[in-house]
Amino acid sequence: MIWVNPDVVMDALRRGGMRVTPQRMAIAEYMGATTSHPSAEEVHRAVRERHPMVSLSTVYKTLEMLRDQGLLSEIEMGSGSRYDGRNTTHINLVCMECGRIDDLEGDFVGDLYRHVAESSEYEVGGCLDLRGRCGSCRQNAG
Amino acid sequence: MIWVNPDVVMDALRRGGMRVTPQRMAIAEYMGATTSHPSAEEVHRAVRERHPMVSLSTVYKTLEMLRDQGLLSEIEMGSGSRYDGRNTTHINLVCMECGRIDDLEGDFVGDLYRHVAESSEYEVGGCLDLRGRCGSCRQNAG
DNA sequence: GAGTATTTAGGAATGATTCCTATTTAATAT
DNA sequence: ATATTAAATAGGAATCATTCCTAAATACTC
Repeated sequence: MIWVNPDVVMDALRRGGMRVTPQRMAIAEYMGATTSHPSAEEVHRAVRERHPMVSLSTVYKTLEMLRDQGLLSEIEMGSGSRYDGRNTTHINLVCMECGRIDDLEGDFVGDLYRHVAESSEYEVGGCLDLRGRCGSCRQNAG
Repeated sequence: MIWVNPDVVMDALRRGGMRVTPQRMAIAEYMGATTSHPSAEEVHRAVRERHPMVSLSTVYKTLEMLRDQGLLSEIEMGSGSRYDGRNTTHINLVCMECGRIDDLEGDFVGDLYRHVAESSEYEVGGCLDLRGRCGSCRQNAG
């Protein structure tokens, strides 16, 4: 599995004429290290443990910038966006009940992308979200 | 293509011990007639033309209720939710640039659902969203 | 090391959605 | 039909994630 890589982020910043700041690198490092799908607030909390000076608005802007660079993807949920540092083609299974998100890889994702490219004018860019109910919510509620 | 059907909505309401109100039926009828993916605000505007008494909060609550009954689905976007009256398995192609949403049907959607059922513990319930860039945005921006 | 354009921190503003509650009304029984 | 009553509605206030604003800080260039 491939995740956001701080070196790649640094390259992308330099190539785009943007500045490499400690805040940006701290956020990129965190997103490269976590396997969860944190909200901006959660990224802020985590990054602050080591870099207490980072503000929430910087977190938002940095995550937006990384998304625009194609280095991570944003999963939009009613309760707020979640961010995904994973870089491979995969499905985000989103539990409508508890908000949990699981990744699912497989050849069929690539197949689906190919079908979309053939049968529509869309260029696939963002992530693929499928809403449902996770295993534990199914057990708890029947 | 099958869309939200007012008769089905009426049945679902009665079966669930809920009341059949003009507001609910007006909203259900509109969602059954439109092929677009309107926001709550747009539903409100449209429904008001014929039923001026309907409030925005009622629109929100009714759409939520219809979604919980599985009669329509909610597409969550950063700029607010959009509602989809379509009732078949399909992909929502969401343009990240202009917000346009197109439906795409095909056997591969069913294949994907089957793969998810086999390789995860999730029960597929909501809709399948794929973000990308639509044809006209591709042309305009290169 | 100085100059400069970019970035940041912090808080205010925004806007979609939810919450609140007095009033209205759909369904039921009389 | 009418009375009864629990559910639903209208309208506006409250909430909360996100964006916007601006003075101060700072990464890069020379």
